[in-house]
Amino acid sequence: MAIGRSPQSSSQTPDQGAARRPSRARGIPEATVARLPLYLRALTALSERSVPTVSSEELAAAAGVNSAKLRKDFSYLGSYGTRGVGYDVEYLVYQISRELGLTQDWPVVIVGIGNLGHALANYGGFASRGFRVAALLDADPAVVGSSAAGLPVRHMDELESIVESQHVSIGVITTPPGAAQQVCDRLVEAGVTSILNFAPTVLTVPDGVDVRKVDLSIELQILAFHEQRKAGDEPDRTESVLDRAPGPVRAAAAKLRRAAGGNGKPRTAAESAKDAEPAAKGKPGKTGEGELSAVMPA
Amino acid sequence: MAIGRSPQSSSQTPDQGAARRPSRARGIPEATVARLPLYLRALTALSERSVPTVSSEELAAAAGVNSAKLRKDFSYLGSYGTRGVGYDVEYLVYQISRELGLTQDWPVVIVGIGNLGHALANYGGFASRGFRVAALLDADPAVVGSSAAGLPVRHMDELESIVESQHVSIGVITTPPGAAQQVCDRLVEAGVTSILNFAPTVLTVPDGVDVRKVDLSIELQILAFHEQRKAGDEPDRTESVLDRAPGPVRAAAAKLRRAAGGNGKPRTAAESAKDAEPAAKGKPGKTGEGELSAVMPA
DNA sequence: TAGATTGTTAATCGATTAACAATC
DNA sequence: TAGATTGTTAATCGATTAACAATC
Repeated sequence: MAIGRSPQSSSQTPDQGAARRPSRARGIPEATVARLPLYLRALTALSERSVPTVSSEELAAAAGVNSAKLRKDFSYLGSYGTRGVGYDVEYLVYQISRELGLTQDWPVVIVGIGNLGHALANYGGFASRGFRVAALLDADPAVVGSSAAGLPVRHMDELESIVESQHVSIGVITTPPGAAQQVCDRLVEAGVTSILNFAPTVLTVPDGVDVRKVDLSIELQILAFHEQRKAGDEPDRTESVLDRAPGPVRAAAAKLRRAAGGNGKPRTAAESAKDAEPAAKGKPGKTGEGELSAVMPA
Repeated sequence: MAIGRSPQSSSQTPDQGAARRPSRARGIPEATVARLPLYLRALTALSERSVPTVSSEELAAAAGVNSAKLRKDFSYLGSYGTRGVGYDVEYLVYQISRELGLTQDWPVVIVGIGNLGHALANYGGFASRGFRVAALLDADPAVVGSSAAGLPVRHMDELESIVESQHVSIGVITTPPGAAQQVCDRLVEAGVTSILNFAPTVLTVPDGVDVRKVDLSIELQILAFHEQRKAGDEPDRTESVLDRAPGPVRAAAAKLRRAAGGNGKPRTAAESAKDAEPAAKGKPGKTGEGELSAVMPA
């Protein structure tokens, strides 16, 4: 399983895609970068209410973070506040926008125009943040030619020419999981260097390409974990004595399980559900495996 | 801005919702919990290929993480491997499923059936992970009564009775941002204690309620930040000398800007784009502010 | 036994936060 | 000047990772 290309970072939570590189560009920590959009949103709201200045305490409350953290975050950008007064809202909006690169236009392609692709194409927050949908792409001839959000859905074959002619550097993948890596490869080959992946697939990309991932299933599972703890703790703790048995016993048990072809345990909900699906068990590249976008519009 | 309820955690990246509490239930770090679904997905794929055992090195590669990290993560669950051999795939699938609470059924309500709500309703990964869509809800009479993914869209008025009768503890919010807090309040009031929020809104919830957030706009902005650094570093660095000027000078400049009602800077792409939108500037609760789901099906 | 691989240690790194001097 | 609030320090906490003893 040797790899010459680095797999994308990890989950939603600790660090993501870009963390592959020195982790900070010009000394700004990843954790801070990830919060800048939050601050920007809160500041934009204040700006629209024509609020001239805001204190770190107020802004932190609006963004849902600790005020010391906010001040520390801002200190990486420079000294943009005024002691005793607070921060100038408009000025800070501009500084953060500039830091995030939002003062320029970012053409984006969306690949895979199912329900999710449609939802993203219609996403109002795109344009208002400097992002522009350069093209919608799909491999399905039944989808190509239709339109979404006023844009025509074009065929995957046009990907390379679109990326080149429109200088697209950001791609959004909303395909079924089986197609994600292949689409990713084509995007990267065409020159895209940042990818937002909605398919539940670990993408492998060359150095220099950033991948961020959005995964509904993972988010729900994390919620379920905590939810489980709330209701009376240790709910259906049907832990076998073997689970905590000394090594040799467990090893022997595992060997037996392997030989028997089963695990001697009640099946998980996931396993049970699987039978109800049309997915061919034991087939790689199967369906029904957590695809947020597997359902294409009819 | 005093608050009696805690605002949700922060961005996608550092920590999320549940991190409000002791951060670990039964000693499992949040970062580990967030990776368990990744491992589970990789293991499920191996299971379907009937692979009996897997080493930490192989599994880590498949999940896109460091193998030492994976072994450390698993050590929090117990000693489920066999030295010199690796991990029994089926056994580990079961153990992680159980740890995540996926051996039980989780009824979920989705509120806000726009494009995104539709996409989620059709999400195949729901059922295969123990999650079940208990109901689709919307406030718009034009949407209520239609169906999505074979389920009828019901009116918000039914929320409370559905949550109670079906013991729903997880709610997904895919409404426009202006409705999110209100919907959240109703969900919590009805008894929901875990919320997955797709609206670009900071939700305030009582203690004991977990909120996780998925925000396309934030993800794109983080990508843009890194993208900006790739292309020749310091691209349109139109930094005014005032930006780094000593305190008194900046303070005076800020005061002037406030008095003049402008910031004396080129406008951000966000600001420019705003004019093209129908949003009423200066109005709180405005539209066009990053709503992933503001577009309801016609 | 010899090779393989886990589980754990310990060092390192990065992020968070309270506290407060600087200064508006 | 007095009150307010930033920007920074330093302590603490949590996460990552290489290395390796334990043990299959």
